[in-house]
Amino acid sequence: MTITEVARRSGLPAKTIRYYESIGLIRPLRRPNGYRAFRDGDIMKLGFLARARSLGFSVEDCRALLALWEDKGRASADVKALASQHLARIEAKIAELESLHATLADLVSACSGDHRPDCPILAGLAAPPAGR
Amino acid sequence: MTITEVARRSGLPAKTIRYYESIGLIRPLRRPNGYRAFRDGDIMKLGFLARARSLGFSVEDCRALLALWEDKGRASADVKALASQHLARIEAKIAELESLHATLADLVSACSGDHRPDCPILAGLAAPPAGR
DNA sequence: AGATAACCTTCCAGTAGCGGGAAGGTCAAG
DNA sequence: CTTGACCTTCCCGCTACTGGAAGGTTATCT
Repeated sequence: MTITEVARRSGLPAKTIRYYESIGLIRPLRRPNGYRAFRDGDIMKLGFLARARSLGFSVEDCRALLALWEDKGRASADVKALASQHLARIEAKIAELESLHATLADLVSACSGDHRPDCPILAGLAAPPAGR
Repeated sequence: MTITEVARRSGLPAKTIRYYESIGLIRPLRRPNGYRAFRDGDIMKLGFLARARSLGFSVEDCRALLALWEDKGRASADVKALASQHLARIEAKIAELESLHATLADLVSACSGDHRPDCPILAGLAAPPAGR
């Protein structure tokens, strides 16, 4: 199985697959000519990585998740702990973005958006954040 | 005004202030000994930058906003356009994170999180995203 | 005068997670 | 035997800084 074929199947760019090998997430075999030879197990891992990454896990979290996946003696508590921490980070990020959104939406709605220079958005940025 | 003093007033680390100078956002004067000499205008700009960055604007957006702020002949429409685009990016990001959150929360709540190896989280990552 | 500490300077390297592109080897088809 | 489509490694670039090394300047203390 060549890298292009694996890229098509896993949905990951070939560049990303090479990168994952370079940081030790996968270890595909090599053909005599130096080309990578992927086995089914590699493809499963790459699919796992693609899905974990698409859920926003960091590459290091993915490494840990992959190790747990391979470890038949794992405790599901360890997986849940990783996922819960990530969930908490997502919640914090959403809260942060919603706060930005509220402030910015106020400023935008207050701006007439015409040819004149007066602008509440710039005024808001120019002034120290007043109590509200 | 030394950089440490400006850092204290603007809330930005000295490192960041040097970085902003290096990319041309500010141009503080220099004393004969080579030390930066900040004027009130520099401090205002840095405060502006700190607030714009804290609202999540990219540094390049900040450069454009700063230019508009300095341009007394600006059209507020230009400012509003920048801010609206940023608002849209924030909304898209929130939607993306909420989608991740929903999926991940489902998986986490389905996991018993004990000493046993069975884990719906890993199962969800191992399997292709089923239709739902 | 000398020492010490607290400033200041520049420059280099590293972070996350790749993407772009150069330079070069390999292989199947025509 | 050449073309073209693969494959390889390697290095730079991206964002927005942060840390740290190496070294100059200034004020204070003895």
